[in-house]
Amino acid sequence: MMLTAEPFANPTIKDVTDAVRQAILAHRLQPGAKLVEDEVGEIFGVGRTIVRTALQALSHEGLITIIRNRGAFVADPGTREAREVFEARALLEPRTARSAAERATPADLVKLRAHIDAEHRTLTEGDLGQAVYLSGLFHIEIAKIAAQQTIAAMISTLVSRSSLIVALYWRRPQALCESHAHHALIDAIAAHDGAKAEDLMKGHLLDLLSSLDLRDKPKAMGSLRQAIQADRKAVATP
Amino acid sequence: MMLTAEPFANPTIKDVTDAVRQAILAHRLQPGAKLVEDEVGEIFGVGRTIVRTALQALSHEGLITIIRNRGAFVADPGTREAREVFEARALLEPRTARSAAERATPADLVKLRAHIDAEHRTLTEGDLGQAVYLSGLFHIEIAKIAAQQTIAAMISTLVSRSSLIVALYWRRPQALCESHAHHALIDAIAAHDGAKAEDLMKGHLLDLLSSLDLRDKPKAMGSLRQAIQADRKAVATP
DNA sequence: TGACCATAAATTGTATGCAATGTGAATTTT
DNA sequence: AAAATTCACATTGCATACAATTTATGGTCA
Repeated sequence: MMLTAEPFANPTIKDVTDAVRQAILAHRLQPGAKLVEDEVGEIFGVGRTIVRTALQALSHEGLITIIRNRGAFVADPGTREAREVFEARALLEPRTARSAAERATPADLVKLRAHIDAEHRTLTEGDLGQAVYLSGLFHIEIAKIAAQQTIAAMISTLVSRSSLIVALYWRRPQALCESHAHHALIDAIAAHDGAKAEDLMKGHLLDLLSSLDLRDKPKAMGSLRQAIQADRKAVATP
Repeated sequence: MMLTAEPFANPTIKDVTDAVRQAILAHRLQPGAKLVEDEVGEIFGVGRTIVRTALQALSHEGLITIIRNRGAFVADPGTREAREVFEARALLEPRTARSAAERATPADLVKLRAHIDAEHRTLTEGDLGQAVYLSGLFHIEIAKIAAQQTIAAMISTLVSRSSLIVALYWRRPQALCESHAHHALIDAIAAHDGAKAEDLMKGHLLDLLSSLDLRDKPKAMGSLRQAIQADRKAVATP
């Protein structure tokens, strides 16, 4: 299953939650993958109680789907949900970017630039999953700068879910589209140009959405994928 | 503690979650009140496991604050959080009202009018807590009509939190301000006038916000209230 | 009296056992 | 052989026991 390489001394619920979330966001766990409580617990050296709590938390973030008596699965959003997530982001993020531009301190800008550098680095290293993850963090960082914890929290879960959506519906061909947009955003924020930041963010989200292939119905694939995985597992562990 | 009068046959997690949420939204549980796991469990006739899960769910909705090793308390939002919640609603709800106006079916309108009737009824009966609760449901209903589950879910938690905020910061004098706004909204929706619905909702939220007394710092009252309650309990149950 | 400390009671954190449910394989029936 | 049935195994749901922590109590000393 491979969630993380290094073990924890005395893992808290937060440790487990963060590690599993990380694994999902970096696409090391595919949508639809099953998370067996005992397995996860053994990885971290904790009982099922802690695992259970962590999985519940992730289900509230929309990253995991828990089905009664069946277990927890990495969420597998359909095209409908994908569109909804980006609609919600379109309502929240542009204005938040404006606020961020109006309030950003020099320290904030340093942090943003550091983010974009890391993003660029992993991208050239070819670690696409990690790049997507960092790209998401960039948006979350902007929300934090806006000093609206409530909105930031909502954006945070939306960005996380977007990561799953990208994993499922990303259209390969155009590789590097992010960097430009993020750079431009930083410039607008640095210039405290709220209106421009708002516009850029709006456009950026539209670009992102249009870079997805949301034609209807890779829908049944959810259960199909499970079937395939179950087969692979049966073969892999004799 | 009095959460609900009628017992359940075999209470599920959802039953417990809903009952406690209801009690909070109807102001039968004050902000800051402690929810002891055993007590709640005994009320419903379930073990602590189910209660614990329910409380965690409510904490993810922002209705309950869980402090490690201390327990679960009804959330006690400060003025800062109050403002944030209404900022978030201002971003989400107006456009959602527009969508609702554009898509509303006759059946939707019937449901909305039924809501407003119930609201009006309980208000004349003097049950203020219930009226506040129904008033919140009205907003959630609109979000559902807009057919955006993701946004509707976010609005739902924001409305719930608003109920707590109203309980804490509501400025008495002006009793009936809601009805007008809700009626006007229904009319705009019935006329499929999206722009008007959006405007009305925007104004309605501003009205709501300005009807609160958010002057800084009834903040320390949280722990004080606890102290008082602890005293009352010690006296009440010898 | 009031602050301080020790001890007891209450409450939460976690693991685990047992029952209930679902899953897959083997077996029978058509 | 395909479909249906049965049965064994794996996994989750829940209550509960025990440990860790906090809270309340009572007493001591200034």
